[in-house]
Amino acid sequence: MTEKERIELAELLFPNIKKTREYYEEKYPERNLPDGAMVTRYGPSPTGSVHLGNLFSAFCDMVYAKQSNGVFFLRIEDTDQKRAVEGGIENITGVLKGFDITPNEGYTFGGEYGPYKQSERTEIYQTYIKDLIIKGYAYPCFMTEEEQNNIKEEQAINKTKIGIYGMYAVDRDLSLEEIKEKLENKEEYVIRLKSPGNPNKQIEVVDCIKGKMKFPEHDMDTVLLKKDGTPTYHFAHVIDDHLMHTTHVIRGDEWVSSLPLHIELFEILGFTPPKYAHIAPITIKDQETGAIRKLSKRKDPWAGAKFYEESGIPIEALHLYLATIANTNFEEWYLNNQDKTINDFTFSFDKQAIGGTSFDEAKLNNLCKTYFSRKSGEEVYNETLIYTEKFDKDYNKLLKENKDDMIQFLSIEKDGPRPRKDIAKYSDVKEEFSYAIDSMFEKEFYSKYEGDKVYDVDLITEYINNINLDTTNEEWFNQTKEFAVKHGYAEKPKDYKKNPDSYKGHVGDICEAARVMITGRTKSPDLFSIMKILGKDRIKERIELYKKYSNR
RNA sequence: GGCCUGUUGGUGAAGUGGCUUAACACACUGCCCUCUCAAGGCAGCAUUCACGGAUUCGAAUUCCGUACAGGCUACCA
Repeated sequence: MTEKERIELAELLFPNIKKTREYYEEKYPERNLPDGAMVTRYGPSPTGSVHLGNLFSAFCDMVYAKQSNGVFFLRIEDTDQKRAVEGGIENITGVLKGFDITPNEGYTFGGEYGPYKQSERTEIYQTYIKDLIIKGYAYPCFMTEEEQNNIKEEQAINKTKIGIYGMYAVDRDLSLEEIKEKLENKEEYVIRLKSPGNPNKQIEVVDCIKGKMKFPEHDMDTVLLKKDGTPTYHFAHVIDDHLMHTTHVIRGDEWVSSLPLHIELFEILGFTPPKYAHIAPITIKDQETGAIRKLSKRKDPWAGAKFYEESGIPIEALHLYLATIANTNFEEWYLNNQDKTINDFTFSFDKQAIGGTSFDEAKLNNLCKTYFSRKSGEEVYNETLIYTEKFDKDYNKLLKENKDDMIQFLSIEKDGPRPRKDIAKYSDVKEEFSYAIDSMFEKEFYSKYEGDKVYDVDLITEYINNINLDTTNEEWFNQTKEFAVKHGYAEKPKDYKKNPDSYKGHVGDICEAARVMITGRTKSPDLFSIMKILGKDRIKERIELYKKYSNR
């Protein structure tokens, strides 16, 4: 076909496209950003659900853009109407917001480079396709599904590469007359790339994470525009990321095999390609089969985004976990920098895992504990209030009624270099601090205490009457030891162990008895702190309660 | 079938030819500290980097094969 014929063809195919590529190039000029600023994007398709992998990639996008004073935008990739789910887009924006992953541009976030929804960009894609047809890099293909399947079957038998390329791309060299005829017969068509690639040549691509990769040049006549005039992912990606001036395409590594195509498209269109960073998928070892697989929402509760909110895992702790799988040196850094937050850490692609990252629930749990240990009692109180507001209204009410007490209890052993690490989620607070609220304690006391040991109520009553709570922890313990000795108990557990016949027990036994009566359990944070907060009157009430229980 | 990518302990991993008798963290086990728990301290946990060959004075690190895993091979993203 001559150029003149190609122009005629382009007009025939896209009579309504009046704008030119120059128009768009001018409309979306270079971004005015400081040196080194990264422009990243998250491009979900609105299939409704968001899972950890999506969240992870969006997290990376955000973090790299943020630390370089760049732009992180949200683009809805809804070129496939079949996959669209009602409310899917709202769900995505909702989840992002819930997880504190906020784009600073894009769909529902505004910006100069929109529209940020691919279904609203059809005219743009078609403008560039029209141009490609004129240049001879694209052509209409009228092959039916059946014809294509036949070719694939034949290729499978001959054990050659499967697809539409070279000699198999029969509509490549259709004459203008032939095309006109098919159009008049109302034959349906797609627009395919007329790939100039030579598969015997190698191309080398440098990925920010994976490093150098070699591929044969792309030579498939890949579909660019579908029958309905909408673009395929590949074409939309190239056009959008060029016009929106994305500098770094951060995406899942299921895309690496289409890299040669994307590079080829950028070249043909005369665009400079962005840098690519392909991130490893989050995997898990299947409990039943032992096989390594991708996270599955059906089998793994933690794959779905909702799980974290419902079970009370703090968003910030999840960010911490995402950061540790994003950059392998983050974990150690965070541990050694008690006073720093994620925002103080500089992420880099070469510290990003290359192979699949296995989801580690135990590590997440530990990270959550560390997170809570660094929060003050008041902060934990306030955050738990927000959580229970939504997921445990009854407890929320109790928390509000017992605010001052709760904050004091939550603050026990928080000072110093080794703060307690006993809660991992907001939902743990209720259980861990069951002894904190009197009205709840009564109920909990009976159901939770399962020991069969019966403690001496009179002894502990006397003990409580005798000690002074208005003192220091050290002084309190001295008093306790004195009391123990007076009643025939050893001052130190070791003494008792050496001569068990000489004593009734040791100081720890006194504490244990008091602890059970006061908290309803054999394990608790520092007993003295708890006693001090409760005060003698409430302690005595609890001893009465214990009496009732043990005589039952 | 073809084309890519990956494979270091129970887990996440550090490691870019000699400083590695393979870091660190999580998990687990034991001991210590201790009024219980949590935390913390110490110690243990891969004689070896999927396997086989090659290059080299020297390889977890380079090259070639094999196995396994994952991805792509759609008018899905």
